[in-house]
Amino acid sequence: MKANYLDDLNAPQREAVTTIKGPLMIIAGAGSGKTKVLTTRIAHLMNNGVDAFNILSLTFTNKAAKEMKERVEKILGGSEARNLYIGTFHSVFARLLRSDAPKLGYPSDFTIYDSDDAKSVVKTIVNELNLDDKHYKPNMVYNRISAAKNSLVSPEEYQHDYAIQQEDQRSSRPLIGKIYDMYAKRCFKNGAMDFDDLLYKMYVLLKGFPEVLAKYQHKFKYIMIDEYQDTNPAQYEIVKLLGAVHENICVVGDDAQSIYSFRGATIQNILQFEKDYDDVKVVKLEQNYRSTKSILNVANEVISKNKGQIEKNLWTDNHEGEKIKLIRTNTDNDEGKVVADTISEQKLRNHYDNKDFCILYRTNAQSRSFEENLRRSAIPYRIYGGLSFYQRKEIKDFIAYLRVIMNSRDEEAIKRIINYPVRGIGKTTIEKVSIYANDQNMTFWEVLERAKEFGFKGGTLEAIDGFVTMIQSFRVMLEKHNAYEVAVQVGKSTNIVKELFNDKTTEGLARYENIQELLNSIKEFTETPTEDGELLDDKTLGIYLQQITLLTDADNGKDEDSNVVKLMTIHAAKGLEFPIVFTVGLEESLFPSGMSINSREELEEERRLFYVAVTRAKTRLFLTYANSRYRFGQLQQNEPSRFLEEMPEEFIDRSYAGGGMRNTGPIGGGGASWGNMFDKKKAPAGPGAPASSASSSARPTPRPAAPAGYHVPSANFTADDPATMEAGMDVEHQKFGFGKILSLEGAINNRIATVMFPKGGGEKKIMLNYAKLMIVRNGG
DNA sequence: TCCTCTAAGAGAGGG
DNA sequence: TCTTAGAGGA
Repeated sequence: MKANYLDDLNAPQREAVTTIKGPLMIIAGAGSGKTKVLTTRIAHLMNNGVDAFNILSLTFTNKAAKEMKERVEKILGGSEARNLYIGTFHSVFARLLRSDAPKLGYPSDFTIYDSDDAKSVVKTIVNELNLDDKHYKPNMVYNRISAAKNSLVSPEEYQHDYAIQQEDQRSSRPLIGKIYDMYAKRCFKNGAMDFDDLLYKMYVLLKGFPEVLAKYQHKFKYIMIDEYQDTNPAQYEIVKLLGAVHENICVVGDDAQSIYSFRGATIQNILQFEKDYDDVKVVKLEQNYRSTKSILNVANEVISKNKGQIEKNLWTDNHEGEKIKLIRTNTDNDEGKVVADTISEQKLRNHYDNKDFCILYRTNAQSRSFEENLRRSAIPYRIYGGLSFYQRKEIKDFIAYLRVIMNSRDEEAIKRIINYPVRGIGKTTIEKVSIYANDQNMTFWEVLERAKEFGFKGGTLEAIDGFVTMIQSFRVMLEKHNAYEVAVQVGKSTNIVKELFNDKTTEGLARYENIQELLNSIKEFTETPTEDGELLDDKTLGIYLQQITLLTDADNGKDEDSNVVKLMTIHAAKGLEFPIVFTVGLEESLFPSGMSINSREELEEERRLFYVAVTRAKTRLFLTYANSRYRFGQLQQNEPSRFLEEMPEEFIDRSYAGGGMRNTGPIGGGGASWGNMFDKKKAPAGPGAPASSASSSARPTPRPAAPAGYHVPSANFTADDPATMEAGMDVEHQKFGFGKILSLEGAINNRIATVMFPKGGGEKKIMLNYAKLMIVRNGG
């Protein structure tokens, strides 16, 4: 081991690393060297005589786990690191549950249902209960069930909890508890656990079997939790149970980066940690090594608007850097163009590579205009997120075969493939089998096996028997052959591979390639020696299935270093950093999302999301927004995001954000490119435009055919000084048309007017610094 | 049972 | 705009 590993650390980092005993909370600000601290701490533990077998380190993503493993290995330089338990909550618990699942009545080779499987089960049940799935939306019901499990609420408790029942009554969905109950029983019958079960059943196991709890308490003497601000109550309780004896619990997190409450995380876990244990030591990592002062100041200022935070002061020694550039464009397409042009410009002028750029947006749907414009500019890019490899239909279908081979109880998987490829077993037949299975309390598969007894005949019976025989033959084959050989046989016997091969359409070709890739991955799996040790010593099909279910595209990381511009949601960007970041679509109702502005909690989470976006940037940050954009096929007008107002003026360059200007060229090239920045055909701007060199240029292009509700500004439109506005005045707005000022608020240099636009969508709040108003008549 | 056409609906997403 | 579910015809 490197002897001087502590020398690379600053004082608080060193303190965090060398505090070994007792509860420890590390508040790690953005870019403060969190991973370094975590990995060094593990190395330090081992250097101080702690056995690797006694260390448990839990993360949220496989990627984080992998990175941690690699870095620990680098420091330790030996094979000892292999003995550590480093993994995601889900993968570690899945592993532990494999050996103890029979205690809970599950087979040890239980199937893991991903959320698609789970939703499909919910949907089946909703239909069985003859409920309207427009009202009991499977997605919504599943989220409710998921939330219950994440809060350790059993089906019985759910149905008897007054508050929960009240809530369901109020939304007139009183039967969710019933669905939850049936769902839990169905999964159990299918020998399946969903993602939430991996936590929930782990808790049930530890709570119900003291000897199991004692075993793991003894084993995991040192526990470390990454991203603690994202833990949910189930994770919290499990950690508490496991650590109760030794209390060597180290949690790391940043409350300012808690952005996952929508999937059950409670920021309270980190805010309350100090109260959970006696003598909690708190170490704050406050020096940021990532960003310029300008970027950090903007981030700090915005996040300070949130209440109830853990006090911290994130600072940096880095130079001040450039101001953050705020860019306003007319349309979403212009936004894409400006970003693409700015990337070209920055590459040329400041010698950046493609991989130095990242475009961050709130919703995946926003990616389109950037894709198009990047493609047009011949800038290579890659979009992260969206459908993962294992979620593609052809892959899920193929995997369903493997799942059925492994676990005949897996009804979801059987239904997926029973008629794929088409073999004449249709909807009616499947429904019948379902009904028989429920009536006779048999599994779906058992009914299929005894199809003749249940009165199926003719072609249907033949088809079912053929299917059953085929699956059984795979099962027999698995006894003598490895997972890869069986998978190849599946591809042959079912004709799937041949069929896709003969499909010469683009999609067909892609599907064929995907199946080949899947087969390759299975081959690779069977041929590479395991590194997980212990329980994962064998390379069975079951283990392969578990691995891929708990794996996502993001973990693949194969293109990690490829030289392309990266596009992703802000959520997906957490933990990453880029020299140049574009945070786009900064408009009200988009960011903050219109779905999250109804409570302070929701809005604060959006603000934290904005904070995460800003703190991804190392040297340059561009913030963009558009006057109008197509959403759901309709042209939508949005006000600039409220977050833009919360930023400190002195670090912002607003010269590209003037009233109604049409930015379509590169931004921030150092001034030389002003000439081509604007569409020269445009009419001169009114006196209300800002006094930058840009002000002599344009205002929005009047649309040729104004869509209904779209206002074409009067020919003499000139914005009036916000300071002269008063309530009661009749005014004109460039887009919303004529209206009346109802009230005014805010400081004189940053006034917000509430205006009623009869033809422009009713009452609107207008920030007068951005959207200009012309006084039509002085009201009374 | 299979196939095609229409209509409704749409957030972020790890494991 | 794009995707997916369900209706209705072959």
